[in-house]
Amino acid sequence: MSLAYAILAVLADHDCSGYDLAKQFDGSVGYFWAATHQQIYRELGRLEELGWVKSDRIEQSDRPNKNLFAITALGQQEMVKWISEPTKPTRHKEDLLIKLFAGGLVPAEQLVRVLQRERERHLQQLKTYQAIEVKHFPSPETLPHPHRCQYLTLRQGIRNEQSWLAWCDEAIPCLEKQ
Amino acid sequence: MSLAYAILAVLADHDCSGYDLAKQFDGSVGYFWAATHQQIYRELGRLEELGWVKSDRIEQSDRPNKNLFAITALGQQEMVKWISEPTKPTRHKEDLLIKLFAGGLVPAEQLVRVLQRERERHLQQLKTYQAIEVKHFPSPETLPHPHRCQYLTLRQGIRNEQSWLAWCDEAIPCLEKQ
DNA sequence: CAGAGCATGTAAGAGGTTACATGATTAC
DNA sequence: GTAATCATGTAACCTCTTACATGCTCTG
Repeated sequence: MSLAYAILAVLADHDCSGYDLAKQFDGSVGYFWAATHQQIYRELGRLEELGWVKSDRIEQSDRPNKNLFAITALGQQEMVKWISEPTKPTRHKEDLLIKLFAGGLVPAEQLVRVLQRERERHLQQLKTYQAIEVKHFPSPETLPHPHRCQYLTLRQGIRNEQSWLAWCDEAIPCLEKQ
Repeated sequence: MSLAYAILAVLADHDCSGYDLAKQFDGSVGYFWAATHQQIYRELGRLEELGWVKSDRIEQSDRPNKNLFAITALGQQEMVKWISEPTKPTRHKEDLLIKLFAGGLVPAEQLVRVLQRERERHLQQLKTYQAIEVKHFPSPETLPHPHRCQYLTLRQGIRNEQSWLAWCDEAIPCLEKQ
């Protein structure tokens, strides 16, 4: 169900084709809700049936035609309703922690290598986020409400990556000095 | 596929019935890999077919009989192999961040209430983790390798909750002073 | 003229959720 | 005697992933 709201959240910001949405889910929203284009097209069909979004066929001469989707008044209403409903606790899924949990099966050095790879990934992701912060949110104090909200989602991403890095820097020495 | 490895990770630590596993997935491993008992029973069936686990029927007079599952040598081998394979990046799914992303649709005060509820949840989860830390890992320096690994998964959980709390404490005032 | 990007889709299969079902024992 | 715990399962349904498919335009 949440995918529907993730799509609405993007459309609340600006109209999109399915293709545009898929790209957004490959960055920005995709950082906290992943979806493939197949999921998106299916969900858009459902949302249109429900009347939460509507589409307009845009004829293009230079490119393939496209369906431009927009959120409807009903869709906005449903989004607002959902925001106030209790938020479902996230069910975390971290392959890395499964590996660590079973880490007793392999030598510490091997785990250290696994963690170093992970550390590198989080470092790159942090850099990506920080580049977005510098480029798109140079003065957060002056942001209007809607953009301030989006800025805060980015801040969460940044803090999350920093937290992973700090943990890696605790875990790697801990495994090394055995 | 990862569910299989999550089950193996638990069985690598100690033999379990399906029921025991389901309870573990309701705490400990469940903190980073959620699964219901139905998923677990189905997966155990598959794993037994593959020969990665084996089961023994335990007849009990006071309670229902149970199947006690144990990891096989092949299962251990597969687990070790998987640990060294590249770790799939986690696809995050955070309902809360969808809500914030679309936060422009509702007044800031309403979002603040949503965040305060979330903050409370993370605070409770942190307390749960810290209680486990105090009770089960009073002196982490002296832990043998396998338990040290499990301890580090707990440390990740703690840091993650702390990071969410710190973010809430940034986001709430940011929304309030508009 | 090859490859990347635009734009949309089908189909099959794996993974996950929810509801229903059974039946015994133990604790209050 | 009512609820919780132990213990295992079926069935239906929804969601997600992966692979395959088409065809056009623009860029180098």
